[in-house]
Amino acid sequence: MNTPRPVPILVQPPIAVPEPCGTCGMRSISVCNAIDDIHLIRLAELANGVDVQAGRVFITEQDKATDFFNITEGTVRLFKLLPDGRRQITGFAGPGHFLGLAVSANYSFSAEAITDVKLCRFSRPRMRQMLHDFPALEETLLEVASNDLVCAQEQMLLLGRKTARERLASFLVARAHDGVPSDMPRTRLHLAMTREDIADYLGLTIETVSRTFSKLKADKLIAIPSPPEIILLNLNALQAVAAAEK
Amino acid sequence: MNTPRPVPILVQPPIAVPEPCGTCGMRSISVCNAIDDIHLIRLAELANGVDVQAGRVFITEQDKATDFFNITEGTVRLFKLLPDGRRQITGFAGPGHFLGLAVSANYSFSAEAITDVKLCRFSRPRMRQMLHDFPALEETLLEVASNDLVCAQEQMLLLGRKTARERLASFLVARAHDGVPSDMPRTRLHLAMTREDIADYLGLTIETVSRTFSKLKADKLIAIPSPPEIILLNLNALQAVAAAEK
DNA sequence: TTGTGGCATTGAGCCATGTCAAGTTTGAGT
DNA sequence: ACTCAAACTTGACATGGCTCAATGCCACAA
Repeated sequence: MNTPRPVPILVQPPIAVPEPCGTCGMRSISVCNAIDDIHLIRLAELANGVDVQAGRVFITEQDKATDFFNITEGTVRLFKLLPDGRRQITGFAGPGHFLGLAVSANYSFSAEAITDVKLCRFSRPRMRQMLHDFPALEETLLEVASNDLVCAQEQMLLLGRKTARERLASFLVARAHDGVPSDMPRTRLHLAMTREDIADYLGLTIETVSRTFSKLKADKLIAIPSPPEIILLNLNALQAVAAAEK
Repeated sequence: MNTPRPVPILVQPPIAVPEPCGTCGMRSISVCNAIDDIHLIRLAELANGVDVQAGRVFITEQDKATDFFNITEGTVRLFKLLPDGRRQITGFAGPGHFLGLAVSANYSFSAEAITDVKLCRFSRPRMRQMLHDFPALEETLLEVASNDLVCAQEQMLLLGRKTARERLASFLVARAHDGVPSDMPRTRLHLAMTREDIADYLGLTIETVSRTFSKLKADKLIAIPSPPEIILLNLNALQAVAAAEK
């Protein structure tokens, strides 16, 4: 099932910050950054490193919400299903993303690894205690939740009111800015997700996604050397389309 | 880094809880409930009762986010606009709703009173201080944000994947459960919002909303004595349609 | 080299929803 | 009671995106 990382040692406390949190390269961009070095050992006790194979569902909607997750490597799709199989992807999550906020006792969405994924798992009850003891952590989580909420509202605008072309442009622009400084957007994308994922994220069908990519290509806004590679030839124009300007 | 818990007061606590928060009928269902009676005076100092006329926009997207709001009376629409006027309503907010969570320094949505509205306004910087001093308040806010997030994800599923009929059914079922104990859903609705609001909330046009209402009426799932009055004749069937069962 | 299976692309036709255009109902004001 | 404007409903038609189906493009295994 899961593969625990090295567990805190039994003898002398380590000189530096304890494993695994102390050396976690993702700490600087994750919620864990809210915790001081001196208290990091408490976090490390809670943290449970897990590897998830590509294609594995590790959060299932309606299941008891037992854990929080923090992604350290790979990409994940978050989604909801209708009984007949229609799927809405509510977001993609990469390194640094925090998952598992839920009001009720059960998860309200599913999560599936797109690539092989490494993540940190925290038991919810123990995490709650941490939140209680470290208001700064709670504050960070509130920021994360607020941020997710803003993204969700933006996505509602996209799903409710934008055309297929505008949706694709919005998607590409968002990917260009994802995880890089905002003044240095990417111009070459390696999409981890398939056309079907994109379709289910944008409320379209595979065919419409494919056709719309072809149109953007014909309009010289993008180039597709070979999927999943996409080059943004004119980011400004794409941004204009995404924002529905003109 | 981390914050001491609430500081004891300097003088004798007042006999009763101070105005206006002490007598606020909405306190029991709002975030303010996270604050003890004895500290409520600090909240009252921050709170600023405001009346907003129907039709008034009191939060404008992109404006500097100076305040938080807590609605005590009336109904509000929250929305985002595209440059050409296309509108997506991201939610309706009634008594007890908390508004203004934002990541950036600016609001990411607009808010407009549908009916005459009474609300409590809190300055953001001073509210931040309160959050710092009262972790319980921060916790409550995190719950609010998580809850909003769950709703937003549900709405993405609706906007991305549901048919017009399923959207309307979902909307009606949600209104039936809004603000009442979950085992006692309403069966008679007084909708505060117009067909246009409903359309902009569900990602449809007025005409489709109207036609779909008519079909639901023909199918004996609802009755419309006269808008904005709607009677839910068969809530179970509506729920089945909303969930896309069968 | 030749399958084989998973994606992705493209075409043809259709349909749910949008658009445009009348009408109808409602309610507030006089 | 009448008027007017705003909200709602309904019909006829248009269309963007969906469905169904064929084809193309790899990577990989035998």
